[in-house]
Amino acid sequence: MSDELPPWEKAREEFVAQWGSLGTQWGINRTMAMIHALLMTAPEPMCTDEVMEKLQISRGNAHTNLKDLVGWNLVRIITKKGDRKEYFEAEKDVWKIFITISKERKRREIEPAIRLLRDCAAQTKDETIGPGRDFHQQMKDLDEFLSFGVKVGDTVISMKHASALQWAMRLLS
Amino acid sequence: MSDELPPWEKAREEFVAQWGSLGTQWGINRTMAMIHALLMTAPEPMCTDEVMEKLQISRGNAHTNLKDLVGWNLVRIITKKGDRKEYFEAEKDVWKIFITISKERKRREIEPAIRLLRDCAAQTKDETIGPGRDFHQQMKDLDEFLSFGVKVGDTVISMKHASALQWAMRLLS
DNA sequence: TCACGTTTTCACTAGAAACTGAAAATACCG
DNA sequence: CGGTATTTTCAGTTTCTAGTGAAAACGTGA
Repeated sequence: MSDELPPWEKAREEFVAQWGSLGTQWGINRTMAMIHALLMTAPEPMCTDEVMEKLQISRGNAHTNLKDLVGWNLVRIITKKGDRKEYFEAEKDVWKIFITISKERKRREIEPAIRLLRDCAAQTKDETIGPGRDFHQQMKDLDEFLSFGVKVGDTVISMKHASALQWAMRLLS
Repeated sequence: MSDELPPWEKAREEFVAQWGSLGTQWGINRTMAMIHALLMTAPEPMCTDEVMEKLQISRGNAHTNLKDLVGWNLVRIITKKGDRKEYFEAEKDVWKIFITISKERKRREIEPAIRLLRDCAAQTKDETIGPGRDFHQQMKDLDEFLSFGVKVGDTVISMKHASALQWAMRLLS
């Protein structure tokens, strides 16, 4: 029924399936992770129907997850002239993927946490003794740590891959 | 019915609740995140019943999540002499929390990914042209990036807080 | 404007994950 | 031992998330 797969496609299918499982552990949904894996290893941009076909998923599912990936800036939409379908292409450069994910996670996960910590610290700034003071201090410690992490992160993601590499090498030596 | 809460407990309750929501975005379950928040801000170790009471959750739920937190090395069990209940105490030092979480995530999330990438690369090591070669290269790139990241991470988490801070400051300046 | 190819939405369903409460197991004490 | 305090397990239930498929909306070219 189906043609024989080239050998590398075999490995690719394993990669896609397993990356999907790994994704769930990261709190990313399986389909999104699989689509991302599929596109990262696609020789050419793919359209919705191709993705549906390869992963055996519904149009709605394919559509939503493709658009979510676009929202994460991990995938971009390509249009071909004389064809009104949308094609999707993933960023393949590892360093760029890393930067993109870091930025998004900072925005979605770290910054809200920092806001919460500052809010809680502010509410208890007058506590000067006992458990109230300890709580205040704990909020400040967490805030300081995360904020500092963000600063370091910002510096790293503003670097070119080569500079970051060089800097990291220095740490290791 | 209930006594007035000290003002700092008000902030604490907000912290616990919100940390729970944030946790879900991280892919951590709400209850676990809330218990962790509760214990991180607890003046004294707490027993299961206190946790149940504070968070209004069942014994089973409290129990499983407390034990999971112990499994993550974020919480330890304390026993008091003359009392056969178990009490739970969270690590409060931010740097130690960071190291603990980093180690666990490396083990649970990064290392399996690296194994997958190596496997897929190995399967395609003979591909020398076209899409097969590109796939192989992509696997190697991802592997190399993650492995390098692990190396850097290992170096950082082996540092004392002060040294890490000093090192990071140098980066920022 | 209509017809057609395509994208988007959404009510519904399936499946997974979290939670409950109570029974069973365990540990300790006299 | 027997009694009691505590922990652990787990079948059943609820809640949430992901996924489906078809209808609606959109957009373009004739």
